[in-house]
Amino acid sequence: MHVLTHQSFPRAILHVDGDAFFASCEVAKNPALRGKPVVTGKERGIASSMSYEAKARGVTRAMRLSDIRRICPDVIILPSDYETYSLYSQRMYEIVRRFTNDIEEYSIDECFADLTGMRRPNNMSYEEMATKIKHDLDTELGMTFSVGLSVNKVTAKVGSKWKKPSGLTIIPGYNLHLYLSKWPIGKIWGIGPNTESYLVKQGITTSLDFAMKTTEWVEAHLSKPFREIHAELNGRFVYPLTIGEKHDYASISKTRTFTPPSTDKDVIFSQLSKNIENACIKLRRHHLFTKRFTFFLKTQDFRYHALELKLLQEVCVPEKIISAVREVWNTIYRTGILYRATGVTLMELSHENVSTIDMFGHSAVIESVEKIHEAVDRLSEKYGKHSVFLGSSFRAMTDASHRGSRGEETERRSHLLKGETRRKRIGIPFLGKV
DNA sequence: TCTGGGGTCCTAGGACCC
DNA sequence: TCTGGGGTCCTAGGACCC
Repeated sequence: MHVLTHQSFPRAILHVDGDAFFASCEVAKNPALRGKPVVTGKERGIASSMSYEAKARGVTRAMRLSDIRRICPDVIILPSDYETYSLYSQRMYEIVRRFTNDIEEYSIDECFADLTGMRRPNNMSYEEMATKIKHDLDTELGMTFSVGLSVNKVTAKVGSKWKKPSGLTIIPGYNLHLYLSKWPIGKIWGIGPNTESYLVKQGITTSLDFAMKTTEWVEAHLSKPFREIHAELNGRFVYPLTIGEKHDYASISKTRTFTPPSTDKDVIFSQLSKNIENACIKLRRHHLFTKRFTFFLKTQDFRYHALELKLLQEVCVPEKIISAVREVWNTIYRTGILYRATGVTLMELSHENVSTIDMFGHSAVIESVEKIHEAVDRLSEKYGKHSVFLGSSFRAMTDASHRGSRGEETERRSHLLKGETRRKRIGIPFLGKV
């Protein structure tokens, strides 16, 4: 007996991808930049996005800014401006939403849309819709987009990547094999370097090679995500769209690399403390609580030493987390080892503080600590981010040689400290046990 | 790709229970 | 006391994405 778990007629799934999105937003914001090599990521010291003019000059992702200036002296390097990028992102979603409400806001520069069933309401063919969406995006936002239209998310992504920049590729189910035969398996969404090299060893080099394998073979050799990709490459609709705004997090993490790497226990601890503080700020911004977390120290040779801990109670402030880390610190930290980064991930996030009041009044203590942090969040809004921080993060906030790398922000800050908009720096003494 | 930061999902294997 | 079988929960870690 067959059970229909999804519509059996072909879907019309659209994938929209902004070309060199961050750099393009900068150009849209400042038309004087048009036609010039533009790179974003100044604050990180490496390129995070580059215009096609910059790409043509040999600039690649994650390239160091010093190298970029050498190969492209007239480059314009800008700091990331996520507020602006988010605004353009919202406008992108809104334009696509004119044609259907079934939109997945996949990332800041990408979205999926399910156009199935929208031909009559829009009085257009799917091809006309895709063409009109691309046209409206390009003209209204002042940058180009690459668009793919096919029968599911995986193949729609092949379409949007097929011709970049400013491509529009329609891959109907009956033509799928023509595209897949020319598409290396490693370029398929969800096939990473590991799986790619495994498949190539099995003699599978094109996406069509993989699609042609039997379900039995895939079941026997690969895990669930790859079985799903295999089904989509055969034209089936497996991955549903996640409709609506992305609000709820499964986890929140903060990681920071510091330069130079250090063996100093206090330096490393305060780096971690700062990450925990920042993660909790984000937690509170989303009105969330955490009950479990992992933290790690990353060594200079890129090894991770991690530990997962459970809290007795949901919290939205860093003190309990930091004191829990302090208790187990010696099982993780080794003297004499060079560390380059620390990080924390908060998990088991919930919207309310569901824990019951315990007999020892700990909840009352936590509530008063939360009140302090509420006030701190307000101060931060008023005087700027990170103007107030925990005593345990002090080294990380003040020790210039260990601040999150790159001299440029340090420079900017020192100007601020001298100038009129002087920021108040208030250390809160560590509230847990020392 | 000599390596930045923020996420999600899946699996294997151990602990524990009946 | 040993043995067999089966289920669930948890955790570490892998793999992948933008």
